[in-house]
Amino acid sequence: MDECMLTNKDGLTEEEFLKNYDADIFKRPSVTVDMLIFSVFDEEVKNYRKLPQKSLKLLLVKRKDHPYIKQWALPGGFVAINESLDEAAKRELKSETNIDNIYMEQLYTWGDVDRDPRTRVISASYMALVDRTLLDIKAGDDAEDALWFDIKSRVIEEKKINCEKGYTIEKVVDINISNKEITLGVKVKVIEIFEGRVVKVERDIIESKGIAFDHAKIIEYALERLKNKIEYTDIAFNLMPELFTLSELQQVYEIILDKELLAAAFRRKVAEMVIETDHFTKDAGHRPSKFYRFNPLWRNGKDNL
Amino acid sequence: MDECMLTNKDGLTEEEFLKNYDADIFKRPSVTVDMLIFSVFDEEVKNYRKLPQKSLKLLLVKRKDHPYIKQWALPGGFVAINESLDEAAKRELKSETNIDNIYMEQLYTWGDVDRDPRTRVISASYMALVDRTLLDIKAGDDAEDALWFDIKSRVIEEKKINCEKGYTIEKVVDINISNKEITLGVKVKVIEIFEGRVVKVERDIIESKGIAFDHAKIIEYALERLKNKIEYTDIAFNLMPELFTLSELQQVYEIILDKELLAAAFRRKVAEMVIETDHFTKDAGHRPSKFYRFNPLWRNGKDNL
DNA sequence: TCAATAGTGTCTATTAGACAGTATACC
DNA sequence: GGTATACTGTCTAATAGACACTATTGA
Repeated sequence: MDECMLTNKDGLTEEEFLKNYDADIFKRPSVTVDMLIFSVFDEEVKNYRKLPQKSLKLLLVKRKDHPYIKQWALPGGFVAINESLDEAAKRELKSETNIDNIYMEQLYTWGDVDRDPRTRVISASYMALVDRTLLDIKAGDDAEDALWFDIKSRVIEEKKINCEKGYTIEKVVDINISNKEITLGVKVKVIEIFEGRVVKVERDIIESKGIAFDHAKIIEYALERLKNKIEYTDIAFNLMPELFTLSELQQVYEIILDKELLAAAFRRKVAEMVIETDHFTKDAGHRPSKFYRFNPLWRNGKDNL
Repeated sequence: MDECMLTNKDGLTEEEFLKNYDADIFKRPSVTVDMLIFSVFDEEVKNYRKLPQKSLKLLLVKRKDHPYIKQWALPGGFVAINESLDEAAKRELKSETNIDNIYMEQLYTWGDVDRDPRTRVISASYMALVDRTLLDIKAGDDAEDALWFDIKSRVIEEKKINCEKGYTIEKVVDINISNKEITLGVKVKVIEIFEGRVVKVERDIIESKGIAFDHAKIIEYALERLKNKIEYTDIAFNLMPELFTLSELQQVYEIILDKELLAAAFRRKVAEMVIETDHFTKDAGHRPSKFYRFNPLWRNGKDNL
């Protein structure tokens, strides 16, 4: 029997059912996407011998309307009724950076009831990583309303509370978001509850100076994910230009992981992921460094194929 | 200046703006949660000496109405306008299993335009892991419309396609979903595209006999996540009863990872996560096995505290 | 006694951390 | 020459895989 001929308790076939379906019996939330667009820039150097320091950047836009007018928010917007979540995310990415086809992944979907004072908004967050050399100079530079901010997170407080069923770890994460003129301050309390086997994580915003909505939470979450994933995937290469030195690559790992790495071990770790070239840095004031490129085939050893 | 006194381009304060805000200028999608509720049951034994085999179970509900009437779907439902995503997921979990406070995590949010023939539906999927001994016998057993299915996935085809920019790996994953009476068949093609540095993953349903909507995709995704997370977290313990033997624990790892493990290495790996007790299995037809319980403090070595 | 599982000891291969030591440009 | 970075060699500690070996029960 053809399955579309099945009838339901009201005796309707699927075709009849769909014709009569009232999509508005439930009040619907709005759905948005929020983009976390990260890149890495070089800082200026004072000492001709020193390497330029790298810094992790996040793109934020200044809100022109209520709510949170004149505060800074993650770029994003409403998902249209006829586009998929991924399409909406790609559209936002393109409109902010003018680049297609860069690394992007869905992070988490934020669904608290009172996230937005206008109306109920559920927001899917996506993280994108961009090589600075692909960036249109225009994007976020002359446009007053979209700017790249330095971003640095640090755990400033950490405590453990034992109770009968298990224990709880509370961390206060301070995130410094700044550029030459503007400094935004964010503190997020991350509470991990271990009750027997059940683990829950909660995030509460303690301070959110200049950051709109609950975006402080989302930024904290994204930084944690980035830290995790850089350890066991190759996503860091999405932040690198076509040619890079291993020292530069190491610097990118270091600013994201927020700790110093030993060069010997680092080089061993990334050896298979890169291909050496014949090019070297020059005018460096010290020994030149070999340029490498990403080896797209490095996973071959890991695959079953 | 108080920030709520700022005015926008129309000269409105935040209060005035919110009063006039029309939440319906954009057509809104519906939002649902879909629950992947996993558990592990013992199979029956024929040989008195043999240990009962474990099998991974997934709870599915039979659809009573169009669309996909009489097919099997993940339990779930619409998110009410005044409840958060997590609350909706907990509510569904409670209504299906009658248990609170079990392990639950958000997996992924599915946002394709044509996921549901009725209307645009975006669905956040959550995975929950339940110890069988906590399960109400009622839930999913006498209720004809909610049943536990054995679930087993296997890669039945794997190929690699090289192109100039990189390569693509296509896997066909066959998922067998069955119980004593019913066998549902699912095949999902997972396409991983490596183009330079950019990685994309696509999932296409090749076959979905008896499974409603795009739930075949979601199930495949969840099984992969479960496989990954069991290796580097302690989520497996959420599937274990209060007291268990290390052999049982190993079996659970084996059915989820779908490969055999060596006892010596496995015991080393979990040694810190368990606490031994004075109790032993009996009437086993072979050497008795010590019971262990979960050690909620095992992470202490790993924490900074 | 023996079938089947429980549990341990140890050898090996691999990997990450530590750190000393060598190399090489430019001012 | 001196400074700052580039790069390598090797010792060590920690960990995972392999596998042989011993232990213990009920029928």
